[in-house]
Amino acid sequence: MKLQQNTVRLDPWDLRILSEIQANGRISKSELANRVHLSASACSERLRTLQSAGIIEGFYARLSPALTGSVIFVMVEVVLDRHHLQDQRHFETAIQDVPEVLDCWAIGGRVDYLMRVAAPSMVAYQDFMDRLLQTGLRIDQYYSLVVTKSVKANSPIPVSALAEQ
Amino acid sequence: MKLQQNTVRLDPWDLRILSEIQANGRISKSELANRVHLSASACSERLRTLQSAGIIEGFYARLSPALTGSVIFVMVEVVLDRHHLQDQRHFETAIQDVPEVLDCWAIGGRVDYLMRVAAPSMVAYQDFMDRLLQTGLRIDQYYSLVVTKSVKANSPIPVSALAEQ
DNA sequence: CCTGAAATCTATAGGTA
DNA sequence: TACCTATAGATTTCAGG
Repeated sequence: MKLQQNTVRLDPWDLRILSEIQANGRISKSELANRVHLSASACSERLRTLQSAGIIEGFYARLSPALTGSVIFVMVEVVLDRHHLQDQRHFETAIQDVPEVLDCWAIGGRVDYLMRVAAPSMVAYQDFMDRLLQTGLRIDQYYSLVVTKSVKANSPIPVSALAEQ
Repeated sequence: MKLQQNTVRLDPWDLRILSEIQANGRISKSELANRVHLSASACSERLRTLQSAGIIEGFYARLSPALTGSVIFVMVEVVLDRHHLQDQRHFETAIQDVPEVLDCWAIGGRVDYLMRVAAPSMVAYQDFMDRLLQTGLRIDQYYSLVVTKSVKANSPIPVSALAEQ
């Protein structure tokens, strides 16, 4: 892996590491080294570099969507009332500190943002949105799409898509 | 943690473990034990139980959405042409083996499914959808919402939502 | 990039409440 | 049953090539 003026060049070894660790985040470094055919130390070093370069943002456990059945997910489409840059920045910054918002994507077109929200119940969800509307985020409209089933969750990004053209 | 006829009761220790590991999937077990105030062996045992009970589905690395800039994400709303149970099952099963589809949620209302799709380019994306339409999945309509920015990604589910009522 | 040894972590066995 | 401590074995880190 080479770092050159903020641009990262990922070589085939890096891609193999990413691909592996993306699907199997807690294997030991020695096992990872075996799978990508590197020594433990070299592999460990690359892993550290990939992390500090921000290519690997972090590691997490995925919990069962069912869990104890006590969590519901709602996809929320959000339209802001103005599209000023500072309003977007404000919204995007504020949303970071709202734990109920698990994901948020900016989207061109019909709506401005799509968010995935977790709540203990429908009542709690509605409560949450009511509160969110009063926080000066300039939300004009929102549409709630209740998730009835998590069909597929956070599958790894295919390595082919990671490779440089 | 008690397992009783397929129902899992999570005690405060389990919740602390889940909360920690959800945000920090690769800390050592001894460090995890410190943080939740358990001995390494007890903590390790609980972790194993949480995994084999399916509460923890797995561990993953989260990669930077920017990466090398060579991946685009598209949210795709899908409407099936019939709502027969077997068509839904077919769609949901088939989608599991399509690597481009990273997430898929079933949604009540305007559309049937919402999927997050990764592709190396817009051309590749359109290609992918054209192929998907020809696979007999009975897709009637689809709407593409191109993600212009990943504002927040896979934030941990708040522990309060995990706790039993 | 590799090897090899010191430091750290994990799994297991045995003991207590 | 669920926790603890102790320890042997595995893993990780780091110095040197």
